Amino acid sequence: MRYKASKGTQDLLPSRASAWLEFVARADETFSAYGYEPIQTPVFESTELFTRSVGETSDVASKELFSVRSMGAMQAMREGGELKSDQILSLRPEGTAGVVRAIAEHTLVPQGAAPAKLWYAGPMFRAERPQKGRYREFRQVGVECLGATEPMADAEMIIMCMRFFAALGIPAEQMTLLINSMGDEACRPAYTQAVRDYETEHLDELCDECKRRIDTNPLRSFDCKNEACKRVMDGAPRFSDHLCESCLARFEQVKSCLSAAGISYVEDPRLVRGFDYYTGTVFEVQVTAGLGTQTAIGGGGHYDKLMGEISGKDLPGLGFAVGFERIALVLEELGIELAPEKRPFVYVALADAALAEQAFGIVQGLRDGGIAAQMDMQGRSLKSQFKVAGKADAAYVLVVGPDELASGTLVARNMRTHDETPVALDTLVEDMARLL
RNA sequence: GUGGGUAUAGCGCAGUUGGUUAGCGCGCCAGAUUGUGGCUCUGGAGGUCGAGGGUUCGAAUCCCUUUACCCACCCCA
Repeated sequence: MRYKASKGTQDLLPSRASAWLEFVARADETFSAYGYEPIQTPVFESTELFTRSVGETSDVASKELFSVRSMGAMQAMREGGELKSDQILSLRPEGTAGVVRAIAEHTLVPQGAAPAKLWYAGPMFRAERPQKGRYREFRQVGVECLGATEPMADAEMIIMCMRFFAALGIPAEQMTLLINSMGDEACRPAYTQAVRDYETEHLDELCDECKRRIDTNPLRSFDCKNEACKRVMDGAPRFSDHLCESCLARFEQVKSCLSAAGISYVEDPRLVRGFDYYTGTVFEVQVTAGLGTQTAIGGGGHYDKLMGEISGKDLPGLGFAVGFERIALVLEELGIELAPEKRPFVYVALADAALAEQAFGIVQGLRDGGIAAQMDMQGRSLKSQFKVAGKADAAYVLVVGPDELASGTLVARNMRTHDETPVALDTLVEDMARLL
């Protein structure tokens, strides 16, 4: 094979591609009930937009971005020129930055206006080593709500996320909803320092990775899978004990809203998200089945400072994203199919290859009448045409032969029941529409 | 970036004291049924044994190199 899909990318073959369409359709159905509208932002944007929003020290920004250069820019660079910042582009590693940028650019939340509620779907790119449930190109649907400050909005977002999983057919008992509060500007710095101090005390018990990021991002150690680190971090200061009054009150209200809605959750003080922009409520939904060592199928949270970072004007936001490939793995493991309803179609079979042109006309007529139709053009035997029709799951086969054309009446064979119904050529479209 | 595993027909796999025409299941094509599918039976097509080099009279099998994929670390959806 000369050419193959690049590392960590995959072709969505018909059944998977159909599942993706259905995934998006159910997202639309679920989110529109909450007042969300679709948005599509570019797949590549200024690299700086991503690094600033996700955090320059985060893994995603520091080593997992796919950079994009036009050939012209490459040429100019080879000749010793410097790239302008608008020529330094990257494929998006996540969806939030682009949506927030678009909201700012188009002033979708004018002063005093109601929140912007948007959802998106599409591919994201991260230059990681692929493994089960982790790909270099992967697809997400996500939502962003900008301009909402009330804790109730956090709760609503989490509830909507869980509704989406339900709409996909994932049983509630297969999922665990983890929630936590990351604090805000008022309480996070002090807490981060407290954790850093604690880790410094236990420095020799931590893995190299945790030691390395003790200055840049001590909270990440809560997510470390190393057993020794887990033991150490079990004894680390809890954010719940360090939250400022407003964060604490906010978090309490989110929890009581969730309880009132009958959503069960686990409060996990060790839950930290990978992107730096989160403040306040964060959440993640995990499953046990089908994902290898990956467990998260969706996650998100509240972010107070991202809009300010991007546009210079603060506007609190919240959002989450759900990974399509991981959902597909989970559904496969659970034996649940995600597929759009199949459109029934008519297969026109030729008893005699010489009648191909007449059959061609009949097929076109059916399609013009709104009926899906197919025919063989390879000169297969009638028997073989039936085989193909059966395999493709045709609802009806219409046999076109000399006798039928002479009498003006075709026979429509129902491929499920084997019933055969005579249908007049004159009223073919109406009759077939009735049968289907 | 680091480790481990795998690579034989379209797909899933078997194939060691190295032995000559490389097998099985599914799928595909044809026929039995000369104008009717899904079952059955019969026949058929399809392979640079990932690639390159080496050892040998002889290599899918042994050795070296290399590539790709998978899984895990890291990180995240």
